[in-house]
Amino acid sequence: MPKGKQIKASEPTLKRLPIYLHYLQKVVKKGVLNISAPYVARDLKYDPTQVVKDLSVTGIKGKPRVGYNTYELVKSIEEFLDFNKRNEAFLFGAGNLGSALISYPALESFGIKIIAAFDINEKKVGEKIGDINVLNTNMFQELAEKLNIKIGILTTPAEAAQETAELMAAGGITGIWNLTPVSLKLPEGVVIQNTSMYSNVAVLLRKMKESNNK
Amino acid sequence: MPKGKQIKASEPTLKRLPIYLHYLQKVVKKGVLNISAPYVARDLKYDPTQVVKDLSVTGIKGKPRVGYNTYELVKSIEEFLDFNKRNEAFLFGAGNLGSALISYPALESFGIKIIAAFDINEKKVGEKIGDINVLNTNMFQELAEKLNIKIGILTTPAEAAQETAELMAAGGITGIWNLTPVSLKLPEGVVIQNTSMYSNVAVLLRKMKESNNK
DNA sequence: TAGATTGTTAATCGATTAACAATC
DNA sequence: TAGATTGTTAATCGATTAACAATC
Repeated sequence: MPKGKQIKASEPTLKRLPIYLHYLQKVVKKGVLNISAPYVARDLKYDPTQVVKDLSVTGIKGKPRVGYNTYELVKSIEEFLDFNKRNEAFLFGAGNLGSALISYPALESFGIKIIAAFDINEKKVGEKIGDINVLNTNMFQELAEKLNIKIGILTTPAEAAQETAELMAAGGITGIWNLTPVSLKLPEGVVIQNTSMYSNVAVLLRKMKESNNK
Repeated sequence: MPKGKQIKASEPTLKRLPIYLHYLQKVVKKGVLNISAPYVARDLKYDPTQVVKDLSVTGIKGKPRVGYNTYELVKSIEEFLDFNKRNEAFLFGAGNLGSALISYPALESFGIKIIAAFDINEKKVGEKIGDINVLNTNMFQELAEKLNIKIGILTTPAEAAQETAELMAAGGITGIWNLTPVSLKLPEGVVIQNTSMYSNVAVLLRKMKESNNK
């Protein structure tokens, strides 16, 4: 497998790209054919230069005075992020947050296709959320071997997180999107992406305090 | 109101503090009395110096060779972040994600107390989620005047986000935790904290790709 | 006392922002 | 052509990491 021109994008850039993408998908729907970096910057409250730099990592070429072709730009970001691929995933913990992720149609446009959900709660097992079946967690091992899924989404209660993560790793999951506030301990080779929603609460409260002090 | 010694914490630090907090709350529960920065760093996979620096912004004092008193440390972080206050909030959009936030007990330990939820879906209005009532969105204005709530949590579908945000601002909400992928346009003075969960998908996929290329 | 850890100051690293030439 | 915008290189800014003295 050739490495090709794997352009490096910084993590901040990587996190902004899906935001551009969502914004631009709406722009495309409106029928806008071209868009310039300064225009995007105004709407998204970013620095214009930053927009140019961020977009350039995807390989898109713009035209001075005109900007970028919106459709090409969307394609370019999607390809760069692998969002055009069907990245199949298992979800663990079919509670409210898990259900929200399953039900949210946008997740698919962000490259993730949930194949099945697992839960240990007998009341939930057998249910259908959208068109995703909730299976008993003890069936994971068997399905893992058959389906060769690499991505796992962890939305269990905090208490079950570590244990579930170990199960996931044992079943061949190599990338975990961890939406619990638990710091997981796993063997090397498993990529863990922690998403602490509550970190944002801290920032919000602080910003509000600061804007009051002025 | 005196500004006092409002110590500045960088946004990265601010985002890490709730992670320390959750971790340390568990440590306290285990009955551990003291903990050192290097120990925390090992568990959370941070740099030891960074832990020392992060914790110091809260005003905590540690002892060389001993570390910090775990209980004091938890208190110190909570106070610094205002998580010990009851920061009351309204939630807009009682779908799966909204329900998840309402039901998740940890939100309260992160300083946010949801008082009521609003939705326009007649099926949801009148429901109770936990002990939170789901009210019709058109009742917000009236309650806003009575209760003087400043924080709004936005979990509506993307299509309704802008419109709802405007309503919130008009009703006196000055801080919005925006969990939709929409870039909100509001008058100055309203603090907006965007939480794009999907940004993390981009980072996860990229990290997995990189670890495969090795 | 010896030595690990705190706490602070300095060095490094990386991301953002500014400057500017190229170009449509 | 004129001028706005791209794309790239340089400067700045800020966060992380390293170094080290103080101390329990």
